[in-house]
Amino acid sequence: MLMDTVLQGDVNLGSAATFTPPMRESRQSDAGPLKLTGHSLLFGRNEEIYGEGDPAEHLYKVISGAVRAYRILADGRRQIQAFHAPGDVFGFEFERENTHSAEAIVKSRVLLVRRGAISALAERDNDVACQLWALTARELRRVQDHGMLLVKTARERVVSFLLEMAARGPAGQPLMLPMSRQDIADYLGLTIETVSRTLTSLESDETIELPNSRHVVLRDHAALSRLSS
Amino acid sequence: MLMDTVLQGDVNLGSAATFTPPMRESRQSDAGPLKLTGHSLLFGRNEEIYGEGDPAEHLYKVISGAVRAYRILADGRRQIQAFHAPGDVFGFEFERENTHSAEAIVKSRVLLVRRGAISALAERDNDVACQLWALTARELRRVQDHGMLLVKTARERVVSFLLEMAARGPAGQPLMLPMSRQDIADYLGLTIETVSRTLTSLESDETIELPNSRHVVLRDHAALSRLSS
DNA sequence: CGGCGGCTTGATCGGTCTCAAGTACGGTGG
DNA sequence: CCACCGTACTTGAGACCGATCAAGCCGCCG
Repeated sequence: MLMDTVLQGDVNLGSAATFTPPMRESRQSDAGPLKLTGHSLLFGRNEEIYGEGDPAEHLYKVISGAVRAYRILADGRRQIQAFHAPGDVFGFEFERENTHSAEAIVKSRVLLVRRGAISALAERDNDVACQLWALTARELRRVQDHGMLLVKTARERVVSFLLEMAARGPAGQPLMLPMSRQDIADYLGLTIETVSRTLTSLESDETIELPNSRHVVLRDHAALSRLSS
Repeated sequence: MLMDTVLQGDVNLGSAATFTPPMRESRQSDAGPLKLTGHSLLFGRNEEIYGEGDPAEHLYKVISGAVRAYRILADGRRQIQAFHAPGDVFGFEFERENTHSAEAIVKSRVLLVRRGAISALAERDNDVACQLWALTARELRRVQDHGMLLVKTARERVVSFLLEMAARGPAGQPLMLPMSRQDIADYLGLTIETVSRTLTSLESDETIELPNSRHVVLRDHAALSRLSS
């Protein structure tokens, strides 16, 4: 698909791709010559990729590593809106300025694509416009799901988070969490202590195992599904 | 703009319209002949417009009245994701089936547009595809803002809700709330009692006035802005 | 006037936060 | 290899906010 070419690699539209009729199977014909691939940059641990209020000039794609997107409330509270894994496209912004910030959680390679280039392409090529629509729709769905998390109990939120992370990586093997407890807490709208206590409690239930603080083994999937609400 | 014609009336893209280059000023040329306007239906108070799991066949626009969009968790808890006012387009769904339900809060007239017709149009006309993108992006922004609400204190949530509702209607005059306390509670992730108590408390602070349960006068905007976070 | 649904108010309970120590881990230098 | 340090994580005790349970009240409509 054209979009894939634009962003150098597969974008994995998931089920979003199944809806829109306009998404015909690969129409590479006019994709080759355009060569709109951006350049990739390496960001260190906790390095800012873009800040709230900056002019929104790019679309981003995680090549490797992990990224957090967040907003800071007036009194300093931080709300993490998303964790992005390799393959994820992020930085959808339809204001002139970013409405949130993004940072590398660990050393990460990120592809930057100029917004202007994409818009120009979308104007010309219908498939691109539809891909952008589909990607945005996918993000919308993700944010809606995240909103559902925030009305649950602490235990439900933590379990939902574990299942969400597990669904991304390969099944079976220990789940590796690149982010800190503070990151998890700010993603779930809890405190670091509550996250920690809840994980410990799940371990003593023998629902999960915690070989160390950054790894989790999901032992009882049935129980987890039940606990996620 | 073409999209406007499709949805019979203005869509009010707001600031979203300012970003995308593809959105040229009105290009009505090929809009006239297509005549893809849907038909409008009247829904009674609490009547379902569509349900979670139904095939997603339409896009909707509120002509008059008010609509709530929500999901029900496994144990019966209801999370209201959005209140839609006249002029709002809703029902963005990119799965084959609806991921949430929608009901009329009060007697409402809603325009239904067949999804297939829109997709066909988007495939042919670039402006339409970009409009769909912009509308989806706008909804994304709204849902992100709603997510921010859910990590605040009860008082902050209620105040934010009032300011959000006030921003829609005409300024100055009393704010009319079509939805029940239960609806507000489920939108804010609180209980009906907490919403009620918080409103009463704001009234005794002389920050708002409550002439009756469905009307609110915002008396001290400065205090409200301060309290909203 | 009676009844019912929606809203308010009160009393108590409990989950999560807050504040405060303690502990494990990774890195650095001796 | 070990001692030391700083950072991140865990654990504990107590306070507090919002939920829960339970009456009452108001407004609307028969």
